[in-house]
Amino acid sequence: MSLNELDDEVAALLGDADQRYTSSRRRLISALQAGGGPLTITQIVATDSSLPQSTVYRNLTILEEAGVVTRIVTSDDFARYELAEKLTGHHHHLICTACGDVLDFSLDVGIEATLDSALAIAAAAAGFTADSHRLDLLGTCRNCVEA
Amino acid sequence: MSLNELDDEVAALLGDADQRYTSSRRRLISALQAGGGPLTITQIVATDSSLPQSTVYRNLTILEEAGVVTRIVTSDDFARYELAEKLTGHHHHLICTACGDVLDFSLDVGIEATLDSALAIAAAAAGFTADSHRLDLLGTCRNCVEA
DNA sequence: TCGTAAATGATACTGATTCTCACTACTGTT
DNA sequence: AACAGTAGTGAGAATCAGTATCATTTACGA
Ligand SMILES: [Mn+2]
Ligand SMILES: [Mn+2]
Ligand SMILES: [Zn+2]
Ligand SMILES: [Zn+2]
Repeated sequence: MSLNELDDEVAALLGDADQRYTSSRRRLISALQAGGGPLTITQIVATDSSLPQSTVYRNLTILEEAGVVTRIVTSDDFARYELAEKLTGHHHHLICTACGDVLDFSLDVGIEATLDSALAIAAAAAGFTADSHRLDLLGTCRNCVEA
Repeated sequence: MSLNELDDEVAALLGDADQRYTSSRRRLISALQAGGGPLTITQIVATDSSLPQSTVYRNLTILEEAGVVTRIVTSDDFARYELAEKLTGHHHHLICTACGDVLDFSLDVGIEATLDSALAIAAAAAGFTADSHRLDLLGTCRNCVEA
């Protein structure tokens, strides 16, 4: 998705949620796009210091409700945000248990299909209505292995 | 794993970590065993009100370091704990986004094997050293669908 | 039994996140 | 262009799950 297409899609999603696409929100989207992976609030503010922390928190919540971003919870104390899969495509995360960093990766569509049908069976057996799956790999990133 | 075997295994793991298997810790293990799925601190204290909150927090941290329990992070504000996979076997979680409850489920070993090899390839491509994977299904539990 | 170290639990503290509210910016109307 | 009404902003206060403290109690080994 190009920058302009992304912008249009975000504008449409915010419109559907009766929210404006303000300049703070544009800067947030821009920071997330540039980050290339889930970012903490601290990382976002470091990327664009014109964004006050309270505005970042508030707008990320609004963007999440509008389906524009996704909140990622790992095991450290900081939430992370990334552009929603609707905008970037379905993918998964490599979570470094040493430094907390999160990297994206994707699986072959065949594997995803196999997985989805196995999950559908498991969900049905438990009377659970599944919306999505979340698959993370926990371990140590390249930087932390070298260090 | 029977209750006695569980007890022996927990004792061994705590011993390896130079920790005692005290009565508070026995009560915690018992509550987690009875819970049958990941429990919040509130749920644990509700199950066994003789356990003070500070003791629960401290001992869950110690039990986690000893490899006896696992801390589960979902999307709500409460951490959950369950017996480690070493004791219960590898499995996954159905996470209800309405009420926050977490249920266990397992996948066919064939699917797990397929998944593991796909994940190994993805990890290698990113220079990531993987320890384990975490696969959750997000959706609505039976109770919340009916309600 | 005694000395030492570990565990306990009531309480105070920390810090990421959320809330508040006076102020500013936007949008549509006359 | 001025105005009214509404949405967004941002500095600071409040919240609260989780952690640290420390005086007291308990357990282990000599
Ligand atoms: Mn997937
Ligand atoms: Mn489980
Ligand atoms: Zn790392
Ligand atoms: Zn539920």
